[in-house]
This record gives sequence, structure tokens and C-alpha cells, in this order.
Amino acid sequence: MTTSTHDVPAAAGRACDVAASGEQQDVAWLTPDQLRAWIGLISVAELLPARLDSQLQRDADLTHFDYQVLAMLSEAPERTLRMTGLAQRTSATLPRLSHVVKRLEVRGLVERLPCPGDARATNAHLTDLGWDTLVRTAPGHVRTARELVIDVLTDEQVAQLEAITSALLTRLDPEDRLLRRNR
Amino acid sequence: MTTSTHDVPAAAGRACDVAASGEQQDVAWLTPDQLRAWIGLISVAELLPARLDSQLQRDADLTHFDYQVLAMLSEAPERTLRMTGLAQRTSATLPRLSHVVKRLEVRGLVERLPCPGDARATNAHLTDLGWDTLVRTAPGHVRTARELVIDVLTDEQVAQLEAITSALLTRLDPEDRLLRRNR
DNA sequence: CTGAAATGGTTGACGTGTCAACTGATGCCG
DNA sequence: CGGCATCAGTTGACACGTCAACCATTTCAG
Repeated sequence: MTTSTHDVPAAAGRACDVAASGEQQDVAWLTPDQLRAWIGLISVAELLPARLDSQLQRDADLTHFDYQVLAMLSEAPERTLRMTGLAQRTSATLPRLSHVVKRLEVRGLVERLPCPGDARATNAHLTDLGWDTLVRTAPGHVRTARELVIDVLTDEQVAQLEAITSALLTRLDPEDRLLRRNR
Repeated sequence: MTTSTHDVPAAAGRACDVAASGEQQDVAWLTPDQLRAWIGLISVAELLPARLDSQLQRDADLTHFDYQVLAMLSEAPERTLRMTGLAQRTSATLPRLSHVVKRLEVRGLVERLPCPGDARATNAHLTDLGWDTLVRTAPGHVRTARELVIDVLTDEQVAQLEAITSALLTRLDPEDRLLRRNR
């Protein structure tokens, strides 16, 4: 999409002048190469989630985020996780997760149980129906992942992509909540 | 984030069995390397837009999408674009754009004019206030782009990223509405 | 052991995106 | 030129995420 920065080559100069006289420090504008990479990245970041959502929505009436919640629970011991832990693993806020889990609970895919050890906490548990739904949905999702991303790239590019995203996540996810498990 | 597929190594087998007996064809599961790249990509795609939004929201009360709309208009001839053209360049649906432009118009950043040539069409025009806002906002946005992405990568990785995103967009944006101008 | 602060989670209001329905204007076929 | 399909755009209802407020429990200082 198009974005942002890449316009205003004219504005660039003016903006920096303004900035220099104000509180902002000078900011180096992006080179053409950097600009193309930047625009490409934000375009992908805009379009990819929408595609994943629409595929999952169509096939299983699930958001990509719903899917991730089910997926995280599916590999947890007892298929159970505390809300806070689940929120970290899905990099969601607690309110968001709470709403989502409530909807999933209504559909019978997840159940909420008070945590025995800590009366404040809630455990989310993947039901058999939730597990079956996930199992039924996974192949289509993987297929989409292949069609849109993996199979479009060379093996070398896949490796590059892993290195690049890994570097970016050190900034985007400093606490490293997401990838801890996968290292 | 986290996602999806990367769970259910157990489910993988089951899912594919199910699939084989159903309408789905077999889907090759992802290799560990592919999985890491995939999870990395969707994590970035989830976190990056949120960061851009929050920076722009803080500094100028703009969505990243708002910013893109202003940016697109800023480089158009007469700083004017028809709604449809603007929608394509921002890869937005027309209803979404219509809502956004309405809000921007209320704030005086954009104005809507009937198109002289075609009575059905509407022209969106960037006002002076909109231009000034954009110019004032651009440096901070570029700085964010550098901090989160560009300056985190080597020059070589930036080049790789450009190639990778370019390949992905052939699938994600087949009509190539976004990048036409940037080639 | 008592009270203040921190933790875990839920709820409700608000903003934004999506989808379907709708209005008007254009183009085109006969 | 009459009528139908298409195009351009808007609107309204609904779904989801965010934020701030809130409640209950736990922790810890004194």
C-alpha cells in the first residue's frame, strides 16, 4: 500500500527543515532501495493478515487470532493455559483475549475454569470440539501459508526471511514473548 | 505470532489423514525452517502495523491508514485523486475509504469535491492544513521506520527484503495496484 | 494481622473495518 | 431514445480491538 513515507519527496525537505527548528532531530530520509523494501514490507503486513483471516473465516468461521488461540492451547500441557500466559503467547492484550475466549467458549471450542492454585486466575482449556476443529482446519491453513508465502520463495529466501524477521522481532517484541518456545 | 500451524505436530498427522479421506488433498506440512520463517513473518505482520499506528496516533492523532491517504494525495497532481483511485493506491475497500475520508474532512485535512467530468465520482483533495500536517508528521514516521526496520537490517538484508516482499506481493496483490507507481 | 499496592481478569463504551443494501449517474444495446 | 447493466460512492448495521474503569485476590510492609 503504498504508504506513507514514500511520498513527499518534496515534503521530505520541508519536513526536515521544520524538524530541525523544532524539537525533532534531523531524520535521514530513506534511500530508494530502502523505500522499496519498506513499502513492500508494510504492504505485506497489511495484506497478509487479511488473507489469512478470510481463508479461515470461510473455512471454519475463525479469525486468524482465534486459530492461534486454539493452536497455542493445543500444544500446552493438558491443553490448558492461564489467560495471562495465553495472552503473552499470542501477543494480545488481556481484554482482547478475554473477549475472544468468551466467544470461543460460547461456541464450545474452549472452556474457562477457575485456577485451583490461584483464585484470581482463569484457566482456558481446549475442548475436544475445539481440538477437532483445529485438526480439521489446519491443513487448509497450511495450504494457504504455502500458496501465499512459502512456495513463492526459494529455500534461500525462506532462510533470509527467517533471519530478517528474527532481527525485526528484537525491536518489535523486545520481551521476546512470542518466539521463546521456538528457539 | 505464534501461530497457527506451528502447533499441532500431532495434529498434523491427524489432520492430513482426515484430509486425505475428505475433499482436501494432502498438504505437505512445513519443515522446521519454513515454520520459523512463517511464524516470524506473521509475527511481524501482526506487530508492525500496531506500532506504526500507535506512533502516528500519539504524534498526530492519525491512523497509519490515514497517513497513507494523506501521503497518496500529497503526491498526486493537484493533490487530488478520485476515491476509486485513492482506494486502489491504498489497497482499501471503497466503504472503508469513504468513512476515513469523511473523518478527515471533518478535521479539515481533506475536502471532497464533485468530479467535473463524471457526476458519479468524487474527488478527494488534500487541503493546506492536511499538507502541513503531513509535512509535520513525516519525520517522526520515517524515524519510526528506521528504528523498527531499516536500521535493524544490513544493507544486504534490506535488498533481500525488497526481493522477498516483491515476490509475495505477486500473490497478495495480483493486480499490482500498490506498487505500480514504484517500479 | 492489617492495610496498601500489585496481580489477574472482566466488563462496557467507543472507534474503526466489513459487508450488504441502496442511490444516482453512465454506458450501451437494440 | 428507452431500458438494463454497470460503475462510483455512501450509508447503516454488525463484529472486533482498545482503552479505562472496575472487582476480587494475593502479596508484602510494618
